[in-house]
Amino acid sequence: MSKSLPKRSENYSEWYNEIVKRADLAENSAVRGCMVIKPYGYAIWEKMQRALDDMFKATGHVNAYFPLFVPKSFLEKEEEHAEGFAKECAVVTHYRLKAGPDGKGLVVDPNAKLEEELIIRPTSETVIWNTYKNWIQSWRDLPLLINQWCNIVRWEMRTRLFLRTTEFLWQEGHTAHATEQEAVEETERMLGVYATFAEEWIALPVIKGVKSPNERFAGAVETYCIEGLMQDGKALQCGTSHFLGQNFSKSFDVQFVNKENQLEYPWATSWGVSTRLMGALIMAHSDDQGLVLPPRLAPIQVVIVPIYKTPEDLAKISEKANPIFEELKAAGISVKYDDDDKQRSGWKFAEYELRGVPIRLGLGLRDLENGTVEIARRDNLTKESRPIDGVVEHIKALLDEIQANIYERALKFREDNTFRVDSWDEFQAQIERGGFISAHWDGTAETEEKIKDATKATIRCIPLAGPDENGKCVYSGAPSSRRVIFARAY
RNA sequence: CGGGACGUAGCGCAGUCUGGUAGCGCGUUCGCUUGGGGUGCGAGAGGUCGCAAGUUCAAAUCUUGUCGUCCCGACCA
Repeated sequence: MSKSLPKRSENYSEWYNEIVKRADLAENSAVRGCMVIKPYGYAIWEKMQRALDDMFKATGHVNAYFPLFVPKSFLEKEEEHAEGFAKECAVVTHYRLKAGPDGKGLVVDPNAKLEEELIIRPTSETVIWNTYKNWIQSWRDLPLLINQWCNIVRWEMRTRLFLRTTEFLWQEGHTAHATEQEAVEETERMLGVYATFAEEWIALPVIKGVKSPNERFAGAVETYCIEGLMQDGKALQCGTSHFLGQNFSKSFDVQFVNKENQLEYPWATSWGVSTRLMGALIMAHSDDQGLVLPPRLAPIQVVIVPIYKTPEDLAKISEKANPIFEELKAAGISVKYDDDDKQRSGWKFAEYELRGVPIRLGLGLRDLENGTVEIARRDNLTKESRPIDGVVEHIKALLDEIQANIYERALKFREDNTFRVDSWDEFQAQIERGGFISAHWDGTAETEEKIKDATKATIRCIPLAGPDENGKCVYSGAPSSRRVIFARAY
């Protein structure tokens, strides 16, 4: 394994893959398109899960779990939904194997064919709404606010660690409401939760918006999304929140009696974020030295590395390091004291940088004499010596500063790479250089399709915040009242 | 399913055109050395060259077949 990473600016894909691999986040498994998330990567995912779960609970949701298998007949019930997912489903057709004809290996037992095929869930609207039929009778049962954490399978042609794998981990919220307005509010509320999570935890600024009809979730009336800009100028959809109208309640014949004693179909939402957020995290902040983690998601926030020659020196350093370690721990900071003798300190410096640890404390004999400690920041790679006294308070503040700093840096990057474009020539030139393009669109699927064919750019979203502004479609010249965000996307 | 590559040590690769002793880097093992940014030196272990058949005195190398993997496109959180 070579010692230096590929340069981010030279080969972004290779750089990304190397970081995933070298920072020990994940690897490809023997199973096609599937990923092994390694302990360090999973620790980050767990932190994301916990933060999100707290936010879901705070907005009144509870967790539950529904089956992995979806009977084919369920999937068929909502027509658009069925059509949208049909092409990427893994299907279970048998329930038994038997010894091969030559006595070796195993073959599928043809006598064990299932009467009805089972689909491995690509998403759970259908199983869940089939269940909700039994749970919803009266207006008193609403709203129903449920989330599940699970794995799902979508048989994609082309996979990429964290960004697109055949099996992935996610959460999916599925809610039912008595009124349309309440459901729309829920859809927007959860989009807001995602945006807050992206910005305050991942330190990634995102644009909130709605999808064009072309990009809408199969079976949704409206799809809201958050879109982030990665360092190579490509967009990444980081989360979606769907207003499902009454499509699923009607398809699954779920009705409730309202306060006026009349039967009504409830209004639905669903929303999800996945391990793709790990990809967003990596691509948003990391550099040629490796991963850069926002402190709030770092499994190790501070690492203490002793610098010494002899075991006696190490003992002396440990005497100073241990109280700092304990004090940091007591302050609720995740800290590691790496006195492992198997690696040299220089090696450790590089290793913890590769793994994105936000703060490194170096402690050597020189520091013991001076009563100081060396503090190295991962976000800007600066180092300074400080007195040991008061270092814990300083680190607490510094963690917040780093969190804020990488957000600001990502925000500046996005602002520097968002372009208002008003002509087709300019559009074609700019798309090659990457970034978000804010341009007028005539609102037709036809134009959207032509732009995609010509430039590979898609409409990432119609920003919620975007002001009304009269203009002409950048492609067709037809009138438009709103700018939308175009980009090439992952 | 269309287009293009590749299967040689744990990992990454050279060698194949022009057949002739199985190589390199990283990792790993041992010893010394070094220690405020991936130390340096030395020694060692590790491969029926994807599989099968053929040509040949001789095949990693040529021929045919076969299996597998990856990349680009369509699909997509």
